[in-house]
Amino acid sequence: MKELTKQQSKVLACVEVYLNKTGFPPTRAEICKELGFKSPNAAEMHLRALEKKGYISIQSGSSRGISIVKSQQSFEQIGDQMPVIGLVAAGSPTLAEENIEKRIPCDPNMFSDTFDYFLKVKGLSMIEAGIHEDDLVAIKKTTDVKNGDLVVVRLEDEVTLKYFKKADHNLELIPANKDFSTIKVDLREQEAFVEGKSVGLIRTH
Amino acid sequence: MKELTKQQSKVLACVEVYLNKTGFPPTRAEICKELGFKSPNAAEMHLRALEKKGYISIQSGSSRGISIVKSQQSFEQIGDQMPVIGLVAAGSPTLAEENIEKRIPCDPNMFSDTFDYFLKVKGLSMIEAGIHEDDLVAIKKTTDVKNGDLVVVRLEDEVTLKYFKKADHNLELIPANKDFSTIKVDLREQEAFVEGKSVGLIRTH
DNA sequence: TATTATACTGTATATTTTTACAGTATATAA
DNA sequence: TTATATACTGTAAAAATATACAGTATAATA
Repeated sequence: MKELTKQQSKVLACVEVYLNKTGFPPTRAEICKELGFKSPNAAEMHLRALEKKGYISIQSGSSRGISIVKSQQSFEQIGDQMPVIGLVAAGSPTLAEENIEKRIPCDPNMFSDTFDYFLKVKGLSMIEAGIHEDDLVAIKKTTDVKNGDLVVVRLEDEVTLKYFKKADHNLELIPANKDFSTIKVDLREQEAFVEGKSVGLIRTH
Repeated sequence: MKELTKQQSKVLACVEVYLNKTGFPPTRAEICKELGFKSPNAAEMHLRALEKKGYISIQSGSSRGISIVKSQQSFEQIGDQMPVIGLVAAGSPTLAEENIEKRIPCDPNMFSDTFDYFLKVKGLSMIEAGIHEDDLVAIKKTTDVKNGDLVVVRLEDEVTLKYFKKADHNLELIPANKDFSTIKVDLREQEAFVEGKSVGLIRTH
Protein backbone atom coordinates (compact mmCIF):
# COMPACT_ATOMS: atom_id res chain seq x y z
CA MET A 1 0.00 0.00 0.00
CA LYS A 2 1.47 3.27 -1.09
CA GLU A 3 2.25 6.02 1.38
CA LEU A 4 -0.09 8.94 1.71
CA THR A 5 1.00 12.56 1.67
CA LYS A 6 0.08 14.75 4.60
CA GLN A 7 -2.82 16.35 2.82
CA GLN A 8 -4.11 13.02 1.55
CA SER A 9 -4.16 11.69 5.10
CA LYS A 10 -6.14 14.72 6.15
CA VAL A 11 -8.69 14.16 3.40
CA LEU A 12 -9.05 10.48 4.27
CA ALA A 13 -9.51 11.29 7.94
CA CYS A 14 -12.06 13.92 7.01
CA VAL A 15 -14.08 11.36 5.06
CA GLU A 16 -13.92 8.84 7.92
CA VAL A 17 -14.88 11.33 10.59
CA TYR A 18 -17.74 12.68 8.48
CA LEU A 19 -19.00 9.16 7.78
CA ASN A 20 -18.91 8.22 11.46
CA LYS A 21 -20.67 11.42 12.43
CA THR A 22 -23.46 11.47 9.87
CA GLY A 23 -23.79 7.92 8.55
CA PHE A 24 -22.96 9.01 5.00
CA PRO A 25 -19.80 10.21 3.23
CA PRO A 26 -19.20 13.88 2.47
CA THR A 27 -19.54 15.60 -0.89
CA ARG A 28 -16.60 17.37 -2.49
CA ALA A 29 -18.04 20.66 -1.26
CA GLU A 30 -18.28 19.36 2.29
CA ILE A 31 -14.67 18.21 2.23
CA CYS A 32 -13.72 21.73 1.07
CA LYS A 33 -15.67 23.25 3.91
CA GLU A 34 -14.02 21.02 6.48
CA LEU A 35 -10.48 21.46 5.22
CA GLY A 36 -10.61 25.05 4.05
CA PHE A 37 -10.37 24.41 0.30
CA LYS A 38 -11.96 26.97 -1.96
CA SER A 39 -12.39 24.68 -4.95
CA PRO A 40 -14.19 21.35 -5.24
CA ASN A 41 -11.48 20.20 -7.58
CA ALA A 42 -9.01 20.20 -4.73
CA ALA A 43 -11.12 17.61 -2.98
CA GLU A 44 -11.61 15.70 -6.23
CA MET A 45 -7.88 15.54 -6.88
CA HIS A 46 -7.10 14.19 -3.42
CA LEU A 47 -9.94 11.68 -3.59
CA ARG A 48 -8.61 10.41 -6.91
CA ALA A 49 -5.20 10.01 -5.39
CA LEU A 50 -6.64 8.08 -2.45
CA GLU A 51 -8.54 5.88 -4.88
CA LYS A 52 -5.41 5.25 -6.87
CA LYS A 53 -3.55 4.25 -3.72
CA GLY A 54 -6.30 1.84 -2.72
CA TYR A 55 -7.61 3.60 0.39
CA ILE A 56 -11.05 4.36 -1.02
CA SER A 57 -13.21 3.44 -3.92
CA ILE A 58 -15.40 5.88 -5.79
CA GLN A 59 -18.68 4.99 -7.44
CA SER A 60 -18.33 7.22 -10.46
CA GLY A 61 -21.12 9.71 -11.07
CA SER A 62 -22.88 8.93 -7.78
CA SER A 63 -23.25 11.56 -5.16
CA ARG A 64 -21.34 10.71 -1.97
CA GLY A 65 -20.21 7.52 -3.69
CA ILE A 66 -17.09 7.14 -1.58
CA SER A 67 -16.36 3.85 0.17
CA ILE A 68 -13.55 3.38 2.64
CA VAL A 69 -11.49 0.42 1.49
CA LYS A 70 -8.65 0.78 3.93
CA SER A 71 -8.94 2.83 7.02
CA GLN A 72 -5.72 4.35 8.19
CA GLN A 73 -6.47 4.08 11.87
CA SER A 74 -7.76 0.62 12.62
CA PHE A 75 -9.30 -2.26 10.80
CA GLU A 76 -12.78 -0.99 11.28
CA GLN A 77 -14.46 -1.42 7.96
CA ILE A 78 -17.95 -1.15 6.65
CA GLY A 79 -19.58 -4.44 7.53
CA ASP A 80 -17.80 -7.32 9.18
CA GLN A 81 -14.54 -8.33 7.58
CA MET A 82 -13.19 -11.29 9.48
CA PRO A 83 -9.43 -11.68 9.42
CA VAL A 84 -7.95 -14.90 8.09
CA ILE A 85 -4.87 -15.96 9.99
CA GLY A 86 -2.35 -17.88 7.90
CA LEU A 87 1.09 -18.61 9.22
CA VAL A 88 1.67 -17.12 12.65
CA ALA A 89 5.07 -15.53 12.92
CA ALA A 90 7.08 -16.63 15.92
CA GLY A 91 6.70 -14.32 18.86
CA SER A 92 3.85 -12.35 17.34
CA PRO A 93 0.29 -12.17 18.61
CA THR A 94 -2.04 -14.31 16.53
CA LEU A 95 -4.03 -11.30 15.31
CA ALA A 96 -0.99 -9.21 14.47
CA GLU A 97 -1.34 -7.50 11.12
CA GLU A 98 1.49 -9.51 9.68
CA ASN A 99 -0.35 -12.76 10.26
CA ILE A 100 -3.54 -11.63 8.53
CA GLU A 101 -3.38 -12.81 4.97
CA LYS A 102 -6.79 -11.57 3.93
CA ARG A 103 -10.23 -10.66 5.21
CA ILE A 104 -13.56 -12.18 4.39
CA PRO A 105 -16.85 -10.36 4.56
CA CYS A 106 -19.04 -12.34 6.89
CA ASP A 107 -21.26 -12.14 9.88
CA PRO A 108 -19.67 -13.18 13.20
CA ASN A 109 -23.03 -14.62 14.22
CA MET A 110 -23.34 -17.15 11.44
CA PHE A 111 -22.42 -20.12 13.64
CA SER A 112 -23.91 -21.25 16.93
CA ASP A 113 -21.50 -18.97 18.75
CA THR A 114 -19.89 -15.72 17.70
CA PHE A 115 -16.27 -15.82 16.54
CA ASP A 116 -13.32 -13.50 16.14
CA TYR A 117 -11.19 -14.75 13.29
CA PHE A 118 -10.54 -17.57 10.85
CA LEU A 119 -7.54 -19.82 11.19
CA LYS A 120 -6.35 -21.35 7.95
CA VAL A 121 -5.70 -25.07 8.27
CA LYS A 122 -2.25 -26.26 7.42
CA GLY A 123 -1.57 -29.93 6.99
CA LEU A 124 -3.71 -33.03 7.34
CA SER A 125 -3.75 -33.59 11.06
CA MET A 126 -7.49 -33.05 11.38
CA ILE A 127 -8.71 -34.59 8.19
CA GLU A 128 -10.66 -37.39 9.79
CA ALA A 129 -12.80 -34.72 11.40
CA GLY A 130 -13.59 -33.42 7.95
CA ILE A 131 -11.18 -30.52 8.30
CA HIS A 132 -9.10 -30.25 5.17
CA GLU A 133 -6.02 -28.26 4.34
CA ASP A 134 -6.85 -24.63 3.53
CA ASP A 135 -10.21 -24.82 5.29
CA LEU A 136 -10.90 -21.72 7.36
CA VAL A 137 -11.83 -22.57 10.91
CA ALA A 138 -13.84 -19.97 12.77
CA ILE A 139 -12.25 -19.30 16.14
CA LYS A 140 -13.76 -17.68 19.15
CA LYS A 141 -11.14 -16.20 21.44
CA THR A 142 -11.63 -17.84 24.79
CA THR A 143 -9.82 -19.87 27.41
CA ASP A 144 -13.04 -21.38 28.62
CA VAL A 145 -12.80 -24.73 26.92
CA LYS A 146 -13.69 -28.25 27.84
CA ASN A 147 -12.53 -31.70 26.90
CA GLY A 148 -13.46 -32.59 23.36
CA ASP A 149 -13.44 -29.01 22.11
CA LEU A 150 -11.45 -28.19 19.03
CA VAL A 151 -9.03 -25.58 20.25
CA VAL A 152 -6.25 -23.28 19.18
CA VAL A 153 -3.24 -23.69 21.41
CA ARG A 154 0.08 -21.89 21.35
CA LEU A 155 2.84 -24.32 22.24
CA GLU A 156 6.49 -23.34 22.09
CA ASP A 157 5.40 -20.32 20.12
CA GLU A 158 3.66 -22.38 17.50
CA VAL A 159 -0.03 -22.24 16.96
CA THR A 160 -1.85 -25.51 16.50
CA LEU A 161 -5.43 -26.68 16.12
CA LYS A 162 -6.34 -29.91 17.89
CA TYR A 163 -8.90 -31.59 20.10
CA PHE A 164 -8.45 -30.64 23.73
CA LYS A 165 -8.13 -33.01 26.63
CA LYS A 166 -6.88 -32.07 30.05
CA ALA A 167 -6.62 -33.96 33.31
CA ASP A 168 -4.80 -32.32 36.21
CA HIS A 169 -1.51 -31.08 34.77
CA ASN A 170 -1.60 -33.31 31.73
CA LEU A 171 -2.69 -31.72 28.51
CA GLU A 172 -3.31 -33.77 25.40
CA LEU A 173 -3.72 -32.21 21.99
CA ILE A 174 -5.35 -34.87 19.88
CA PRO A 175 -5.29 -34.92 16.09
CA ALA A 176 -7.96 -36.50 13.90
CA ASN A 177 -5.68 -38.50 11.69
CA LYS A 178 -4.38 -41.92 12.58
CA ASP A 179 -1.04 -41.04 11.00
CA PHE A 180 -0.43 -38.31 13.57
CA SER A 181 0.43 -38.60 17.24
CA THR A 182 -1.24 -36.98 20.15
CA ILE A 183 0.83 -34.15 21.60
CA LYS A 184 1.27 -34.61 25.32
CA VAL A 185 2.22 -31.69 27.53
CA ASP A 186 3.11 -31.76 31.20
CA LEU A 187 2.04 -28.32 32.29
CA ARG A 188 4.45 -28.46 35.23
CA GLU A 189 7.32 -28.41 32.82
CA GLN A 190 6.03 -26.66 29.75
CA GLU A 191 3.74 -23.79 28.95
CA ALA A 192 0.76 -23.99 26.66
CA PHE A 193 -1.78 -21.27 26.00
CA VAL A 194 -5.30 -21.86 24.89
CA GLU A 195 -6.17 -19.00 22.56
CA GLY A 196 -9.57 -20.02 21.38
CA LYS A 197 -11.95 -22.68 20.25
CA SER A 198 -13.57 -23.58 16.99
CA VAL A 199 -17.21 -22.73 16.37
CA GLY A 200 -17.35 -23.70 12.70
CA LEU A 201 -15.57 -23.71 9.43
CA ILE A 202 -15.91 -22.56 5.87
CA ARG A 203 -14.39 -23.82 2.66
CA THR A 204 -14.39 -22.27 -0.78
CA HIS A 205 -15.05 -24.50 -3.76
CA MET B 1 -40.91 3.55 19.39
CA LYS B 2 -43.80 3.06 17.06
CA GLU B 3 -44.36 -0.16 15.19
CA LEU B 4 -43.35 -0.36 11.57
CA THR B 5 -45.53 -1.71 8.81
CA LYS B 6 -44.23 -4.58 6.76
CA GLN B 7 -43.20 -2.37 3.88
CA GLN B 8 -41.54 0.14 6.17
CA SER B 9 -39.47 -2.65 7.67
CA LYS B 10 -38.43 -3.67 4.20
CA VAL B 11 -37.37 -0.15 3.33
CA LEU B 12 -35.38 0.20 6.53
CA ALA B 13 -33.69 -3.13 5.94
CA CYS B 14 -32.94 -2.09 2.39
CA VAL B 15 -31.20 1.07 3.60
CA GLU B 16 -29.19 -0.85 6.17
CA VAL B 17 -28.12 -3.57 3.79
CA TYR B 18 -27.18 -1.04 1.13
CA LEU B 19 -25.20 0.99 3.64
CA ASN B 20 -23.34 -2.10 4.85
CA LYS B 21 -22.55 -3.18 1.33
CA THR B 22 -21.46 0.09 -0.18
CA GLY B 23 -20.49 2.35 2.69
CA PHE B 24 -23.10 4.94 1.78
CA PRO B 25 -26.90 5.05 1.95
CA PRO B 26 -29.06 4.54 -1.14
CA THR B 27 -30.88 7.20 -3.12
CA ARG B 28 -34.65 7.05 -3.55
CA ALA B 29 -34.09 5.60 -7.02
CA GLU B 30 -31.84 2.88 -5.61
CA ILE B 31 -34.42 1.94 -3.00
CA CYS B 32 -36.96 1.68 -5.83
CA LYS B 33 -34.65 -0.58 -7.78
CA GLU B 34 -34.06 -2.88 -4.82
CA LEU B 35 -37.71 -3.15 -3.78
CA GLY B 36 -39.38 -3.05 -7.17
CA PHE B 37 -41.04 0.37 -6.85
CA LYS B 38 -41.61 2.31 -10.05
CA SER B 39 -41.76 5.75 -8.49
CA PRO B 40 -39.21 7.56 -6.35
CA ASN B 41 -42.06 8.97 -4.37
CA ALA B 42 -42.86 5.55 -2.98
CA ALA B 43 -39.43 5.46 -1.42
CA GLU B 44 -39.78 9.05 -0.24
CA MET B 45 -43.08 8.31 1.44
CA HIS B 46 -41.71 5.33 3.34
CA LEU B 47 -38.55 7.19 4.35
CA ARG B 48 -40.64 10.01 5.73
CA ALA B 49 -42.67 7.52 7.71
CA LEU B 50 -39.49 5.94 9.10
CA GLU B 51 -38.21 9.40 10.01
CA LYS B 52 -41.46 10.20 11.74
CA LYS B 53 -41.24 6.99 13.75
CA GLY B 54 -37.69 7.71 14.79
CA TYR B 55 -35.86 4.97 12.93
CA ILE B 56 -33.90 7.25 10.63
CA SER B 57 -33.08 10.89 10.23
CA ILE B 58 -32.97 12.70 6.92
CA GLN B 59 -30.68 15.61 6.12
CA SER B 60 -33.10 17.54 3.99
CA GLY B 61 -31.94 18.47 0.50
CA SER B 62 -28.78 16.34 0.74
CA SER B 63 -28.34 13.42 -1.55
CA ARG B 64 -28.16 10.12 0.36
CA GLY B 65 -28.69 12.12 3.52
CA ILE B 66 -30.18 9.20 5.45
CA SER B 67 -28.83 8.26 8.86
CA ILE B 68 -29.87 5.14 10.72
CA VAL B 69 -31.03 6.18 14.17
CA LYS B 70 -32.39 2.85 15.28
CA SER B 71 -31.39 -0.34 13.55
CA GLN B 72 -33.82 -3.17 13.55
CA GLN B 73 -31.71 -6.03 14.67
CA SER B 74 -33.98 -8.99 14.98
CA PHE B 75 -35.74 -8.15 11.78
CA GLU B 76 -35.05 -10.20 8.72
CA GLN B 77 -32.75 -8.29 6.45
CA ILE B 78 -32.55 -8.43 2.72
CA GLY B 79 -29.55 -10.35 1.54
CA ASP B 80 -28.11 -10.94 5.01
CA GLN B 81 -30.04 -14.00 6.14
CA MET B 82 -29.25 -16.87 3.83
CA PRO B 83 -31.89 -19.57 3.68
CA VAL B 84 -30.90 -23.12 4.56
CA ILE B 85 -32.67 -25.68 2.41
CA GLY B 86 -33.25 -29.00 4.14
CA LEU B 87 -35.53 -31.57 2.59
CA VAL B 88 -37.10 -30.40 -0.63
CA ALA B 89 -40.74 -31.31 -0.86
CA ALA B 90 -41.73 -33.09 -4.02
CA GLY B 91 -42.98 -30.74 -6.67
CA SER B 92 -42.01 -27.61 -4.82
CA PRO B 93 -39.44 -25.07 -5.89
CA THR B 94 -36.20 -25.47 -3.98
CA LEU B 95 -36.50 -22.07 -2.35
CA ALA B 96 -40.13 -22.49 -1.41
CA GLU B 97 -40.77 -21.32 2.12
CA GLU B 98 -41.66 -24.84 3.22
CA ASN B 99 -38.21 -26.10 2.35
CA ILE B 100 -36.39 -23.42 4.33
CA GLU B 101 -35.60 -24.84 7.71
CA LYS B 102 -33.72 -21.85 9.02
CA ARG B 103 -31.74 -18.80 8.00
CA ILE B 104 -28.18 -17.90 8.77
CA PRO B 105 -26.85 -14.37 9.00
CA CYS B 106 -24.00 -14.18 6.54
CA ASP B 107 -22.58 -12.23 3.68
CA PRO B 108 -23.27 -13.67 0.22
CA ASN B 109 -19.84 -12.45 -0.84
CA MET B 110 -17.84 -14.49 1.62
CA PHE B 111 -16.77 -17.06 -0.96
CA SER B 112 -15.04 -16.57 -4.28
CA ASP B 113 -18.41 -16.16 -5.93
CA THR B 114 -21.68 -14.88 -4.53
CA PHE B 115 -24.33 -17.43 -3.59
CA ASP B 116 -28.07 -17.64 -3.04
CA TYR B 117 -28.76 -20.28 -0.45
CA PHE B 118 -27.33 -23.13 1.58
CA LEU B 119 -28.21 -26.70 0.84
CA LYS B 120 -27.99 -29.02 3.82
CA VAL B 121 -26.13 -32.21 3.02
CA LYS B 122 -28.00 -35.43 3.57
CA GLY B 123 -26.13 -38.69 3.54
CA LEU B 124 -22.54 -39.63 2.91
CA SER B 125 -22.33 -39.58 -0.84
CA MET B 126 -19.81 -36.75 -0.95
CA ILE B 127 -17.76 -37.51 2.11
CA GLU B 128 -14.54 -38.19 0.24
CA ALA B 129 -14.68 -34.63 -0.94
CA GLY B 130 -14.75 -33.50 2.68
CA ILE B 131 -18.46 -32.82 2.57
CA HIS B 132 -20.09 -34.33 5.61
CA GLU B 133 -23.68 -34.90 6.56
CA ASP B 134 -25.34 -31.71 7.82
CA ASP B 135 -22.70 -29.50 6.20
CA LEU B 136 -24.26 -26.46 4.56
CA VAL B 137 -23.16 -26.08 0.98
CA ALA B 138 -23.38 -22.58 -0.45
CA ILE B 139 -25.17 -22.71 -3.78
CA LYS B 140 -25.18 -20.14 -6.51
CA LYS B 141 -28.24 -20.41 -8.70
CA THR B 142 -26.98 -20.96 -12.22
CA THR B 143 -27.22 -23.36 -15.12
CA ASP B 144 -23.84 -22.27 -16.37
CA VAL B 145 -21.81 -25.19 -15.13
CA LYS B 146 -18.94 -27.18 -16.45
CA ASN B 147 -17.60 -30.67 -15.99
CA GLY B 148 -16.14 -31.17 -12.56
CA ASP B 149 -18.37 -28.61 -10.87
CA LEU B 150 -20.25 -29.61 -7.79
CA VAL B 151 -23.83 -29.02 -8.78
CA VAL B 152 -27.38 -29.20 -7.55
CA VAL B 153 -29.54 -31.19 -9.93
CA ARG B 154 -33.23 -31.96 -9.79
CA LEU B 155 -33.84 -35.46 -11.05
CA GLU B 156 -37.26 -37.08 -10.91
CA ASP B 157 -38.27 -34.34 -8.57
CA GLU B 158 -35.48 -35.09 -6.15
CA VAL B 159 -32.71 -32.67 -5.44
CA THR B 160 -29.18 -34.04 -5.33
CA LEU B 161 -25.68 -32.66 -4.96
CA LYS B 162 -23.02 -34.34 -7.08
CA TYR B 163 -20.09 -33.72 -9.38
CA PHE B 164 -21.22 -32.84 -12.87
CA LYS B 165 -20.11 -34.51 -16.06
CA LYS B 166 -21.84 -34.21 -19.36
CA ALA B 167 -21.01 -35.41 -22.84
CA ASP B 168 -23.59 -34.97 -25.58
CA HIS B 169 -26.85 -36.30 -24.14
CA ASN B 170 -25.17 -38.31 -21.38
CA LEU B 171 -25.19 -36.81 -17.96
CA GLU B 172 -23.25 -38.32 -15.10
CA LEU B 173 -23.75 -37.29 -11.51
CA ILE B 174 -20.70 -38.50 -9.67
CA PRO B 175 -20.53 -39.02 -5.92
CA ALA B 176 -17.35 -38.76 -3.85
CA ASN B 177 -17.72 -42.01 -1.99
CA LYS B 178 -16.58 -45.33 -3.31
CA ASP B 179 -19.61 -46.98 -1.77
CA PHE B 180 -21.96 -45.01 -4.01
CA SER B 181 -22.62 -45.33 -7.72
CA THR B 182 -22.51 -42.70 -10.37
CA ILE B 183 -25.97 -41.71 -11.54
CA LYS B 184 -26.21 -41.90 -15.30
CA VAL B 185 -28.91 -40.04 -17.17
CA ASP B 186 -29.75 -40.25 -20.84
CA LEU B 187 -31.18 -36.82 -21.46
CA ARG B 188 -33.09 -38.11 -24.48
CA GLU B 189 -35.21 -40.22 -22.19
CA GLN B 190 -35.17 -38.40 -18.90
CA GLU B 191 -35.20 -34.85 -17.69
CA ALA B 192 -32.66 -33.36 -15.31
CA PHE B 193 -32.43 -29.76 -14.23
CA VAL B 194 -29.29 -28.06 -13.06
CA GLU B 195 -30.34 -25.62 -10.37
CA GLY B 196 -27.01 -24.33 -9.20
CA LYS B 197 -23.44 -24.96 -8.30
CA SER B 198 -21.47 -24.99 -5.10
CA VAL B 199 -19.20 -22.08 -4.23
CA GLY B 200 -18.28 -23.17 -0.71
CA LEU B 201 -19.50 -24.70 2.47
CA ILE B 202 -19.83 -24.02 6.14
CA ARG B 203 -20.04 -26.33 9.11
CA THR B 204 -20.91 -25.59 12.70
CA HIS B 205 -18.81 -27.20 15.43
C1' DT C 1 18.13 23.81 -15.14
C1' DA C 2 14.25 21.10 -16.62
C1' DT C 3 10.74 17.99 -15.52
C1' DT C 4 7.39 16.01 -12.67
C1' DA C 5 4.49 15.80 -8.69
C1' DT C 6 1.75 18.04 -5.43
C1' DA C 7 -1.59 21.36 -4.11
C1' DC C 8 -4.37 24.21 -5.01
C1' DT C 9 -8.15 28.25 -7.47
C1' DG C 10 -11.66 29.08 -10.75
C1' DT C 11 -15.30 27.90 -13.74
C1' DA C 12 -18.74 25.35 -16.10
C1' DT C 13 -21.56 21.54 -17.66
C1' DA C 14 -23.89 17.32 -17.30
C1' DT C 15 -25.97 14.29 -14.41
C1' DT C 16 -27.85 12.93 -10.20
C1' DT C 17 -30.99 13.48 -6.71
C1' DT C 18 -34.51 15.39 -3.74
C1' DT C 19 -38.92 16.44 -3.14
C1' DA C 20 -43.37 18.28 -4.28
C1' DC C 21 -47.77 17.76 -6.55
C1' DA C 22 -51.50 15.01 -8.51
C1' DG C 23 -53.53 10.86 -8.99
C1' DT C 24 -55.38 5.71 -8.08
C1' DA C 25 -56.29 1.60 -5.27
C1' DT C 26 -56.93 -0.96 -1.12
C1' DA C 27 -57.43 -1.65 3.77
C1' DT C 28 -58.80 -0.19 8.21
C1' DA C 29 -61.25 2.40 11.61
C1' DA C 30 -64.92 5.30 13.15
C1' DT D 1 -70.97 4.91 4.61
C1' DT D 2 -67.27 7.98 5.32
C1' DA D 3 -62.75 9.22 6.65
C1' DT D 4 -58.12 8.05 7.21
C1' DA D 5 -54.01 5.43 6.48
C1' DT D 6 -51.17 2.86 3.58
C1' DA D 7 -49.01 1.96 -0.73
C1' DC D 8 -48.14 2.97 -4.57
C1' DT D 9 -47.54 5.40 -10.11
C1' DG D 10 -46.34 9.33 -12.71
C1' DT D 11 -44.25 13.64 -13.59
C1' DA D 12 -41.48 17.65 -13.12
C1' DA D 13 -38.66 21.35 -11.35
C1' DA D 14 -35.13 22.89 -8.45
C1' DA D 15 -31.10 21.99 -6.19
C1' DA D 16 -27.23 19.16 -5.30
C1' DT D 17 -23.26 17.05 -6.90
C1' DA D 18 -19.57 15.01 -9.75
C1' DT D 19 -16.12 15.91 -12.64
C1' DA D 20 -13.64 17.95 -16.44
C1' DC D 21 -10.80 21.68 -18.18
C1' DA D 22 -7.61 25.53 -17.63
C1' DG D 23 -4.65 27.82 -14.91
C1' DT D 24 -0.92 29.14 -11.03
C1' DA D 25 2.50 28.15 -7.40
C1' DT D 26 5.72 25.41 -4.91
C1' DA D 27 8.52 21.40 -3.93
C1' DA D 28 11.03 17.43 -5.23
C1' DT D 29 13.68 14.84 -8.41
C1' DA D 30 16.67 13.86 -12.29
